[in-house]
Amino acid sequence: LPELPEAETVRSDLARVYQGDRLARISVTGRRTVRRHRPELLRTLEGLTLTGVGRHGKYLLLQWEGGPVMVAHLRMSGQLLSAQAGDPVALHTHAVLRFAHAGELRFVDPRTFGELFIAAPGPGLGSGPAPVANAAPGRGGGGPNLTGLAHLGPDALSIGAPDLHAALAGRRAPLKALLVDQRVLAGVGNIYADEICFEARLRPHRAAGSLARAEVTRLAASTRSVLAAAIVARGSTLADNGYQDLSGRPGSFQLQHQVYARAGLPCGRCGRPVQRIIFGARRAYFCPHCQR
DNA sequence: CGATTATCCTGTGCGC
DNA sequence: TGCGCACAGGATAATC
Repeated sequence: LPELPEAETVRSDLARVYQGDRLARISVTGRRTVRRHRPELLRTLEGLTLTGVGRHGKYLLLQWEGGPVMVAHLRMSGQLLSAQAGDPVALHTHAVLRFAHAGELRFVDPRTFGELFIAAPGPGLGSGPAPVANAAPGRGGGGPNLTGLAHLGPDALSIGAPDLHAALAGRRAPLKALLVDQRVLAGVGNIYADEICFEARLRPHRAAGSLARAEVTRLAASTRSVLAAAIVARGSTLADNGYQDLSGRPGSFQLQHQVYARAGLPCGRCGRPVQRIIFGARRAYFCPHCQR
């Protein structure tokens, strides 16, 4: 579920509630949730204070006193929920972080695609600055200098036209396929790729390398503005309530969706029906009249 | 490189 | 009501 706007909403909630507090105890019960290393490794964070919460693309970066970073990715069905000790434990709760003062942070994930892991500084110069909330633009397109995240492209929220042009130039793949490729651009998934293409008035199946300069500039601007608007609305919560914020509340950006899951409904710009096409293994929604 | 398919899982909603 | 099936916001690997 969570794409960049949902991850960013959870990021700011986490910082507000837990930053500055000390981790008293962490327990991991899910077998698959911590799968990149021994689950016990997470216990080395016990006693440390949460100094900041960053994000790159859809990845959340919990930064602890002394440098360690715990990475969380919610994948399809993960949720990070605040709770008080003693509150009923939801089905599919795989990890619980108990803080000294702010209560518990619980990782709940029915499909178990999500994961938690501790990241070390990646190959390269190491010991660089701690990751910040949003990657700086124009930094050569890389992800954070952390193991497991180095393959990520630049964060979509601050993508600039030059970086986007570099990423799309010469590529014959469909535009949408590259927008959702985290190595190209980090943070965009199925919902926002369609909304961004609509806003930029570009067809999702256009060959990425065929975009004119002006179109790439428009696409970069649309990427930033759609994601920013979705963050203001605290993300998109679809019919199954799969996404909720830290407090269990839904987002509202789904009310502003222009094309996603709106096959046959009138395009808000021209009134003609939105079309759905099959696109690889997934669907894409677009307006054949407004998008070229 | 690009396209296609499969895989990891559970829950929901639909048609019959 | 109940059952079986398709499908779901993601990421990754394998194959052609």
